[in-house]
Amino acid sequence: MNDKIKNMEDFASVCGISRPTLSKYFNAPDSVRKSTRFKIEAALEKFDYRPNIYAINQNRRQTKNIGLVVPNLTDPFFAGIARTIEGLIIDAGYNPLLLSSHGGPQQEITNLESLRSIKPAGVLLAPLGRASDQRRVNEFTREVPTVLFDANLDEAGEAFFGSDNNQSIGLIVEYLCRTGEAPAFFEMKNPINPNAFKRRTAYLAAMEKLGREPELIQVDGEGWNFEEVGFLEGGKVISDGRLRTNTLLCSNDRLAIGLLSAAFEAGLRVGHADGCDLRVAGHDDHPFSRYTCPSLTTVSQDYAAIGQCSVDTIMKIIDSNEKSPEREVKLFEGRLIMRGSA
Amino acid sequence: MNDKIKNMEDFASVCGISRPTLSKYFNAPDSVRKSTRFKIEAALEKFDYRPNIYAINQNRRQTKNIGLVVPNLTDPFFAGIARTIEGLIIDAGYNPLLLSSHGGPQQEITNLESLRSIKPAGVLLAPLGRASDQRRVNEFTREVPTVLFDANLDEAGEAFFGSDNNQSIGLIVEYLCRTGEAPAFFEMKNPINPNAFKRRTAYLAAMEKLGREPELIQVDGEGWNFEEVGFLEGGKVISDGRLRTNTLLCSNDRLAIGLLSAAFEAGLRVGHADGCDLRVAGHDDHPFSRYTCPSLTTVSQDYAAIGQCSVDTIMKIIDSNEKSPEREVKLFEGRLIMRGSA
DNA sequence: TATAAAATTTTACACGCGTAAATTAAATAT
DNA sequence: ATATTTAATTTACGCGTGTAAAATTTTATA
Repeated sequence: MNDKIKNMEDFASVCGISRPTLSKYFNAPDSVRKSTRFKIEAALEKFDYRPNIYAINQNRRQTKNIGLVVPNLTDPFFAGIARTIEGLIIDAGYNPLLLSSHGGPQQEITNLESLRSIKPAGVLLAPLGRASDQRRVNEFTREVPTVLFDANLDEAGEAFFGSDNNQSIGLIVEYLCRTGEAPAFFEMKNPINPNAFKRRTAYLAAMEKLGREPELIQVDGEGWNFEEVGFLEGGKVISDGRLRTNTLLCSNDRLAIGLLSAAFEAGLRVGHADGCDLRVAGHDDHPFSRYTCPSLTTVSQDYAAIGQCSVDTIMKIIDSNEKSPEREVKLFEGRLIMRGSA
Repeated sequence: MNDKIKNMEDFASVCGISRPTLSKYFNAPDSVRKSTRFKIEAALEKFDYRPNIYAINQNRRQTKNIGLVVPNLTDPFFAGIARTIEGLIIDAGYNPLLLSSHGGPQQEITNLESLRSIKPAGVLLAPLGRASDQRRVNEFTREVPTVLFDANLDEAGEAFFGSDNNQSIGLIVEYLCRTGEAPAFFEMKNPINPNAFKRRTAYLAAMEKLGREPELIQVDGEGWNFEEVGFLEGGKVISDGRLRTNTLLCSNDRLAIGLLSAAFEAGLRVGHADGCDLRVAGHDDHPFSRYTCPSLTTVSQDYAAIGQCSVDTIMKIIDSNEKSPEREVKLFEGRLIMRGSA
């Protein structure tokens, strides 16, 4: 009673059963006879024994770990997604391991390497995109069952789930055109994320469909400091008088947040009300977009669905224990979020 | 050459040395003779062998894992801190495990339980504060070497490092009084975080010292949705005409961000320029405070120092392998960040 | 060069668990 | 009540590493 329980052997003896039976119990409580389960659970009340997770993982054919890699945890958008997906992984009976690539391809590979040594059952990866070391990411996905989300990479992983940028950009371009001047598209010249390219293309297509003249405002700027780029370059665009329309659609909300700040400093009134100088819209429904001045009109991504689908798929792959014959791709529709800025 | 290396045994034989020597090498490359190190590193080029981390951790007296628990990763402020500290942990040769409590005391305990089964060498914990299950947190810190940061809990852990709210609030109160009307203090009635209490007290003390009449504006609101509270309750305060001064000092930047949004919607001009209706200041130098409209005057916390000190201390405890005789507490000074809002 | 001391390597054992195969017990059918 | 089937348990072995103690090699000293 007062002697320390050091391992499953010890605990089995105070339970009055054999160690392997105990092992079965911990892996599936219902796989042992009810009477022995009661014995075990009674003993668990008295002694605080927990199986050694390292010994478990060393001997299991598969760990219960699922890697979750996002490009940048400092971005509350990804932090929110990560939290959602973490919950889904736990609900599925697995153990999520969250890693952020901090916007760097080297860190992204480091994360995958670090995951490899943890021997995860599967990985959910939101890659950096253009900046990713595609060769090494591909190499990884051939060794570990991986589902991509948010940003697609050519042929990497078993599946990809993301947003239908064509639909979502179409939605907001149509809205902007219907309610005022046609929008110019504000973006970085060399965007890091493949979604940015798709949104540009989607913008051009949507404008053409509506018979409007498209206008791309492509600014300099590197990396993931979108607010800073939006602020600095947006400020230049405004002060240089380069605007030929009073409506700007930004490639993402973070650019829009910076742009709004620049517009404010320039003394411009942003919004759709009478007397406003500029309309600004974004994309993503970033957590802060509700609190910008004015609040930001944008398109929300259906991340509940994207997360659920990603988790379901990796679980299916893990359970079936086989690579799916073909790479599944599914895009989810966005929803227009109308606020004050446009 | 083409036969698979399955374990350290196999790899030792292709190296031409014994397995335990190899084990020494992986734990400290310089602890083996130079000639054998070359043999090993030559073999590492040809074969891609990596020691099994689970077997390692099962047999080591101590793992190289350091737990890092923050109250809420969705808050970019904590996401930034976490990233900084992660880097420091890696530099120290350890493996950081980042967990977020998502603002919930239950999740906080779950995180600690989950860390316990990973047998970390030490833990860096930024607790929720008032909401924390103090008894269980204390229980944990008695079993695992723990250093608290950001928010203090009574007697929990080996040390605490945070900001000197007295100094930082004193700094900004003095600035606000010197440059305009004396500030009222905008905060939540029942703040979740102990820093909020300290800031309130610091505000009262600073005002008294300057011979000004303090005014607390304490609003309703629960949880971690500070922007929402600042927006909704700040909006009420403004529309109800409850303001007796044109200067508001918010307990933290996130409240200020919400308040700025409410002020904007109410048509108030915020700033220190002529013709402005309201001055607003915050505390923390939140990553977004630079891009609010107007940009937010605030106080930055010295998180480089707090992080470094926390990591250094947990390393010292781990190395000395003994609980320090007395609980160390160190507070770092904040720096005034002057921007447009006040 | 011989010898002592120090550094390195090897031997031998331990760690705490999963799991296939063999055994035993319980449930069902006759 | 007995035979048969099924479920639960136990036996026996393996997983891939760390580490103390013993053996060996290298380096330093005389």
